[in-house]
Amino acid sequence: MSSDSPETRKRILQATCDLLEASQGRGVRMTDIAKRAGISRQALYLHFGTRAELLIASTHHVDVVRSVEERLVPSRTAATGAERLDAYIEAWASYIPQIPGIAKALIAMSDTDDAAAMAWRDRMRAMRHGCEAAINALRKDKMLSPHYSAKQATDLLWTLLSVRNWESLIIECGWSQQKYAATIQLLARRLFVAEKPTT
Amino acid sequence: MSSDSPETRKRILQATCDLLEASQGRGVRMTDIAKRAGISRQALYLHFGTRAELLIASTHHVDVVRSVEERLVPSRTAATGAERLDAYIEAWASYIPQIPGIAKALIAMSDTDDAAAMAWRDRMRAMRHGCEAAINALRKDKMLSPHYSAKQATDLLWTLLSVRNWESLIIECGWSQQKYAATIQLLARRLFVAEKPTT
DNA sequence: TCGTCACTTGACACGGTGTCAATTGACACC
DNA sequence: GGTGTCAATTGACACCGTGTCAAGTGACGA
Repeated sequence: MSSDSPETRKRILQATCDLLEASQGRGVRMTDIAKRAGISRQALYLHFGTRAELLIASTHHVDVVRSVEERLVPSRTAATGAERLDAYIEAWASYIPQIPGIAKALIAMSDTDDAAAMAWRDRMRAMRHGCEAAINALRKDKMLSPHYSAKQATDLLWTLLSVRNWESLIIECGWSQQKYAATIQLLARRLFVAEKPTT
Repeated sequence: MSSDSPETRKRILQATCDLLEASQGRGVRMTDIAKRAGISRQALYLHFGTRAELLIASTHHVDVVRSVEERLVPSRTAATGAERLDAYIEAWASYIPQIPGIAKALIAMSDTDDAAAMAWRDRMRAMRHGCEAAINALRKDKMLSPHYSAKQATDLLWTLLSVRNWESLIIECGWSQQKYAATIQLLARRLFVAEKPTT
C-alpha cells in the first residue's frame, strides 16, 4: 500500500508503452490507453493528472523495465577512451529501438506542454553526459582528434546519436539495427579518435 | 485575375511564414494567421481548404521568395565531386535558417495529417537527390571513400544534413551559422572524400 | 454496520479546426 | 440605374481530444 494500487498504475504504464510503440507514437489518445489498461478514461486521471505526466512516467517505467543503468556499465568500465566511445554507442544503439514511440509522443507534446518539454530535455541532457564522458576519456588518453575541441566533439556526437537520426537511418533508409550500430561506431571512431596520440 | 485575388493569398502566405518563423513553429493558430493577414479566420478557408494545405503552400512560397533554385547552381556546376559536396552543403546550410519554423510546424502536422506528411517527405526526397548527386559526383571522380557504398554515403549525408541536426547544433548547442556550415563541410569531406583516388 | 478507497458512469467546459448560411460592398457590364 | 459576380464578413455550430466534476457502486477491513 505504498501508493495507490501499484497494480493498476503499472498496467496503465505498460498499456501506454505498448500502444505508443505499436503505433510509433502517433494518434494514441487517453481513451485508447484506458481501454487497453482495462479501466475507464476518468480513472486514468486518478493516477496521472495529465497526458504529459503519464508520458513522462512511462519513460521512467521503460528505464526500469529495460534496466538502462545496467547497459551503461560496460561503457563506464572501459579501459581506454576509444573503447568507452565504442561501448557507449553500443549501449545507446541497443536502447533506442525500445523507445522511439514514447520519444516521438513526448517530443510532440513538447510543442504545447512545458512539463513534457522539460522532461525530454532532461533525458537528452543525461544522454549528453554520456557523450561528454566518452569524449573526455578520449582526451585523457590524448586520443581526441585534433580537429575538435572537447565541447565541439561532444556536441557533434550528441547530435549524431539523436533518436531522430536513428529513425532516419533505420526507418527512412531501411538500415538494420546491426548496420546502424556498426556504421555509427566506425564513423565516430573515424571522426573523434586521433590516429596518433596528441602531444 | 489568373486566380482568386493573388493579393490576399500572398499576404496570407507571408503572414503564415512570419508567424511561424517568429514563434519557431509552435502555437500558431488559424486565428492568428488571419489576424496578421488582416482578414477574418473564415476567409482563410476561402483560399486554403485546411491548415495543412496552407502550411504546404507556405513552403512553396518561401522557395520562390528565397529563390531556392538559384542557390543550387554553384553545386550543379562544380568542377569536381569534392567541390560539389562542399557547394551543396554550403547552399543547404544557408537555406535551413530561413525555414525552421515552417519545417517544425509541417513535421508536427505530419503526425496527424497525411497530406502534410507527404509534403514533408517530398521535400526531404528532393534534398536527398542533392546528396545523391554529390556522392555520385565523388564516385565518378573515384574519390568516394572506400568506407561506404554510394547508397550508404547518401543515407549518412542526408541524415547528417537534416533540419533537426541543424537545430540541435545551432539552437541546443549554441553554434553560430558560420561554425555549423564550416564544421559540417569539413566533417563531410573527412567522411566521404577518399584520400587517394580509388582503383 | 460503517467508512474508506479504487473505480465507474455520465455530463460538461474549453480550445482549435473546419463548415454553413446569410449578408455586405465594390466593381464591371449593359 | 439595375444586375450579377465575387471577395470577404458575421455569427452560429459540429467534431474531437483533454481535463473536470458529482454522484454512485462494490469490495474490504475495523
